[in-house]
Amino acid sequence: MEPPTLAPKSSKTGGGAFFMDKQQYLNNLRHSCAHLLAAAVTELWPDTKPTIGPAIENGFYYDFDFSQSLKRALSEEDLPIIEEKMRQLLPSWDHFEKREVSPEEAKEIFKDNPYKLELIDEIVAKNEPITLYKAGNFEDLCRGGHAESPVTEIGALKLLSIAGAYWRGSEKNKMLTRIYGTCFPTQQELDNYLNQLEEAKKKDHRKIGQDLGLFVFSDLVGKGLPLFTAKGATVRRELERFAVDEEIKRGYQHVITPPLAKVDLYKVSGHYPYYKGTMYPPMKIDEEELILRPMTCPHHFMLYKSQMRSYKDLPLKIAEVAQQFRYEKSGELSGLTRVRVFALTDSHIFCIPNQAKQVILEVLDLIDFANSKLGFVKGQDYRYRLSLGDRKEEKKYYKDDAAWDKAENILREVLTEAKAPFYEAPNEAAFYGPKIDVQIKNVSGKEETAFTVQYDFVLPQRFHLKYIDEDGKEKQPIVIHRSSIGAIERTMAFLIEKYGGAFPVWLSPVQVQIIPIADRHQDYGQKVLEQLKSANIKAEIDKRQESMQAKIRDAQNQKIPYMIIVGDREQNENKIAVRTRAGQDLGVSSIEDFLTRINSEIESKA
RNA sequence: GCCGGAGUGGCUCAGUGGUAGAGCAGUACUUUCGUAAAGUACGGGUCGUGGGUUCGAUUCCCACCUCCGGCUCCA
Repeated sequence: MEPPTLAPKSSKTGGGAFFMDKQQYLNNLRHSCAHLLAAAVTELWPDTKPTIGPAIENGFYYDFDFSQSLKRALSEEDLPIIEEKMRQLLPSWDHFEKREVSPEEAKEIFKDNPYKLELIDEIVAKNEPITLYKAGNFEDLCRGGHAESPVTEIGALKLLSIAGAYWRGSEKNKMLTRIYGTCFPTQQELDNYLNQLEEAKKKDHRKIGQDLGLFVFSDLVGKGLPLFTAKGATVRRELERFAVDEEIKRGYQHVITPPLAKVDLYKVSGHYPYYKGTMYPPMKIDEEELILRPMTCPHHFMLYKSQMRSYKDLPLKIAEVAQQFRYEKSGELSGLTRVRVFALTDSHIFCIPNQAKQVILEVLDLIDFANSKLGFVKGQDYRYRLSLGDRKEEKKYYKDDAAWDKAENILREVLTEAKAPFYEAPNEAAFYGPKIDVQIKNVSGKEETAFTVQYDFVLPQRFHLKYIDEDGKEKQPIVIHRSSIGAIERTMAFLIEKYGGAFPVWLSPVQVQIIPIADRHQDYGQKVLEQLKSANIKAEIDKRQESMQAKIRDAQNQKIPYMIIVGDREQNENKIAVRTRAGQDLGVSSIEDFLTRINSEIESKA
């Protein structure tokens, strides 16, 4: 897909020719299209209240209140009708006309639209001018940013879907009807984009997970609770082994703590009030109240406290592949990306405050190393987000402005020093401190937090964590919460989509499929199988009464990296014929040579 | 949780107010094959669950469950 290399020159600004960047050009085009959508909708159903309609990454949306105009819900079947209306109106949209009005005029114009009135009040409060833009017969409250000439520039448009969305994004507000759409300068570009969406669907981890038999869900077990098959569990186990082995190499102490605990533990930690909504309710047993743990921090703190710690012991890195339980709202669940039980490669690093920077640098190095082994490319597949607190949100964040400033600066410095590309996100921190999030893009370009590094100056206080310093006095450590490869389930989802199910050999649940050509080759195939298995290769043999071609096809569809074909020739020479899932015929070799090849591939995690 | 859409054999899907069909997969037999689908036959579904309307419901109505697209939230 090739967007226009240069945006058209402005001909009406009078300021001479200027060039916009491509994205800005598309944004203007799409924002214009959002106006067009609102025009079409209000023409079809006059009492509809338009609210806001911005351009977004790959298109635009507009939120409407249909409660006064449509006596039914808007449905997908209405989209072609609206689209048709948009196309009818477009020819009369040769330019946008801007005018500035007084608050009184604006309120008069939009007197029937409470949403616009609310926006007007906000603009007035900010002391900004109130501008209206008109194209065709439709005038809307808008701060600008349109195509010069919609009719000549919008070459192709499409409405994509309908969704609910809360007014101003707050679930306390009324739910509006959102219509998503996109537009491009040419039909070709629109078609390419739609194709891209189709391709992304094929790589969806939920589809591939089913096709390759990696995991399933069961209504009876419950939603958000994936069941991993032997194959899926194999992928998972390899990921866990990788994380644990690497962490142990880097000086982490791997521990095991129970997945449930007394509610009191979370009351002491202070998690309870913040996370109550996402915790499973307490189980009463005898005189105790237990909950399934939504996080591991306090368990690790108890291990820390189980003995006296010296400054010489710090930094102390306690790690665990820890199963955690969170009662996510049902509508938020999605495949392996959002589940209700997950295993986090979790760790808590107890350190002296002045060690924090070094500790975090080392954590970032671990994350970069792990990502490179998993195949995630920095800047392409993932980027860093510095998630900050908001001093004004006193309910959301622990109150200690000076500590927040200090912590945020440390994280910012570390990211700068590590030359890690990052952006800052206000109001995304944990309640106990700011954090660095590793944001990974999934196959449809949607970003999710994959791993995090959090700076915590609150919980050590709550738990009275101590160490004995050089001077013999008790002091308080700080804690760095971090995850190396995140929640195994979510990371698996990213990997499935990244590789489209064709995992690198080390992660493949079946690395080699042995294909005997005829029944008489099965014994020899079995011998080869046993040899591979005893060398720890994950191999299977296809003994079905199918043609070799059919077996190859099935192995190929299962994305098995290597197929070993054995027939008369191989049997007589005690060799194997190797084929890759890329369709490459590697010819005949000895089993030993093949083992050397595959083992080095597994070893290097290539 | 909220708004909208959907749920038919293991999978992909067709279909109807008169108790269901195809392809793939499975099983059996025939075939024994040289790098992406051999042939024949057979078995398999209380049409998501529970109510209701009806002489009769998979089909119409209601509730619930699950999934999908969003919103909110998040590892």
